[in-house]
Amino acid sequence: MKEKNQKEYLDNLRHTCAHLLAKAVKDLWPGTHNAIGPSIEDGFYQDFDFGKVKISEEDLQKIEKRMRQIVENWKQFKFNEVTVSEAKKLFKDNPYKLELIEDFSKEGKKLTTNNPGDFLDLCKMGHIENPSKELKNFKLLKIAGAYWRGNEKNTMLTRIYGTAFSTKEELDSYLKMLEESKKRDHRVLGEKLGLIMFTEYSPGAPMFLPKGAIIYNELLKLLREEYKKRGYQEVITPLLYEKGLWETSGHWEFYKDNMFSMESEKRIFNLKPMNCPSHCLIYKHKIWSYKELPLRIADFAPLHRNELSGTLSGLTRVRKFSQDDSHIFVTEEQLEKEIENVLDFEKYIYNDIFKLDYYMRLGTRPDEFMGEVKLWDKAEKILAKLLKDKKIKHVIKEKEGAFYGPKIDLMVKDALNREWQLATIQVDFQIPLRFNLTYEGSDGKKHTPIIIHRAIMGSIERFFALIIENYAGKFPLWLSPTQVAIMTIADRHVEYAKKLREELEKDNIKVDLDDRTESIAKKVRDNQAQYINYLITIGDKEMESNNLAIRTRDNNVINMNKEEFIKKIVKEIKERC
RNA sequence: GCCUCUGUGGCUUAGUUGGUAGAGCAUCGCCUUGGUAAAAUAGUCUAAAUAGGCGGAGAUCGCGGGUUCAAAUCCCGUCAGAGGCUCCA
Repeated sequence: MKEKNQKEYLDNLRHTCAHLLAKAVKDLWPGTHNAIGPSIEDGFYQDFDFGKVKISEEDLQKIEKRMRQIVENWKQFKFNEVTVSEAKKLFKDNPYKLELIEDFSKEGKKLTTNNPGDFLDLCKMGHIENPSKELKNFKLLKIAGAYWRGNEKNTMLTRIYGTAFSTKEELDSYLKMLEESKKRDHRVLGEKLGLIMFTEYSPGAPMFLPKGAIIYNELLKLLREEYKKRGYQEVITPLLYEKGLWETSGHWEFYKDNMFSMESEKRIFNLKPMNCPSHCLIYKHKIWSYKELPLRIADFAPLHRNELSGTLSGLTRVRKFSQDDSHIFVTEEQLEKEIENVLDFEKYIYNDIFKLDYYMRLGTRPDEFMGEVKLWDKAEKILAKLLKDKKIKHVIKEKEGAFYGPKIDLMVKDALNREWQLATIQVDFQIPLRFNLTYEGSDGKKHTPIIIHRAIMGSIERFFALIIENYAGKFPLWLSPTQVAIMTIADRHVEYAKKLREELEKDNIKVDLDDRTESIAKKVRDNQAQYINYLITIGDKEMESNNLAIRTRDNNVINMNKEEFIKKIVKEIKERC
């Protein structure tokens, strides 16, 4: 309960701060209109229409200074209920407030104003009692554009983000945390560790450098091992398909703008944005009996989606990526068991292997949907029941399912606290009909299978980004692109070091040899900056004995028999710890 | 796509009212070395040095136009990136 009060207080504090921001901006740039200014997780924002004035991040300091002056005289907010015509008169200059007044009155909501002394605003309750005393620890953070009411057809407003805390210590530690998070950003670490790069000639298409490719392939290896255990069959499919396929699948109608397109011999081809049509073609290739289902087809084919340029971001939002995609063809009776299998698979990857924090989102039937309501209800019930039985942290997003069926998405936060969808399970009643897929039941009649679209990591690229950030670049041994670095003390040790490298490589251990003519101190520093798991120093002592001086990532220097060490790390790699 | 901002050797960056683009790291050569990184506070010892010394190479200042005697700097266009919005794995 106390926690809840604390949160409510912070919300009020931040919301009050948004009012303060609005007043300061209107003072500095008269004629500016303020739109809405809510508190959000970790802070608040306030939207403005600056008219022709352009402001930049440099102006934030000026605004902050003004805010500190104003707040000195702010007292408890005076709350007033007003009629529609009174409200319209009060805010006659502000088109955004007028629109809100119009809408609120239509919805039958009461109209209220609030005023801490010198700034009247259309607002309901939710402010702190003594702004001049309590509202001290705030900071403006960034400027962004935002459409009025979130609709891209509306005016683009200027949004100023900020945050506020009840104590200076909390504010400082939050700002420090932001700084630290930036260092964990996969785009920063990806560059520092030599994992990935981008080129302006192919925006949104990451290149995995040798070390990045090692990790990428380890992820695929893990998945393939699991596929074998869990009855998946991998296929390899084309990237380019003629327009006719997209007309059948419905993509031509609904997804055309997102597909890269090209012409050859007067036929139009598109790079596939999804694998489902490919897999439907594979399914249609023969006649199926109910005894052969579920059929689990897996595919790592690269996908291309022509996303809007402004949405691209590192590895988390790209134009070219691969999913650990699978389409599972099931009978209605098999649906529940199969979804349970997929949830268990997700648990294995997210909880047991990678230990990521996540929650799930169940999206239910939207207003515009295809298929029978009865089947929808049944599928939704199954999904909800499984989430509940398995005690999986989840929220229900009403009407946010796909038009072809309900879905469960798995959400993870990145270093900058942004949420990303990784795994997804989507039940599909629609595509099987469009492709006229069937199987023969025990009754000798044709039935339509249900397709489960599912991806465990989601896109490998995005998953990669999130584990870089989650491990802060310090990959566990099995995933590490360099597991051991051998450092020589003097040139006379190089020969021995090379032999040791060969020995380790025989056991598939990933080794770097650092035989530069630099001091050992410098080599330690350089190799540690690459977060290598084990650093081995080779000098006279090692050449004379059969022991190794090993520095671990937590800065312990230990001495160990060579064979013993090899045995130990081979075991660690195999067990993925 | 829209709004705001950014773009200078491989990386991090300095560049004032327009007047010959500087540095650190990395890299290359030579010399000298070598036993466990750095930062912060206090202190001790040692040393050539605790990220050794000297020297070298490396930049069409994102790209294309324009203004000007003269453009990294001003103007226009364009591309890419960042933070958001919309959209989405």
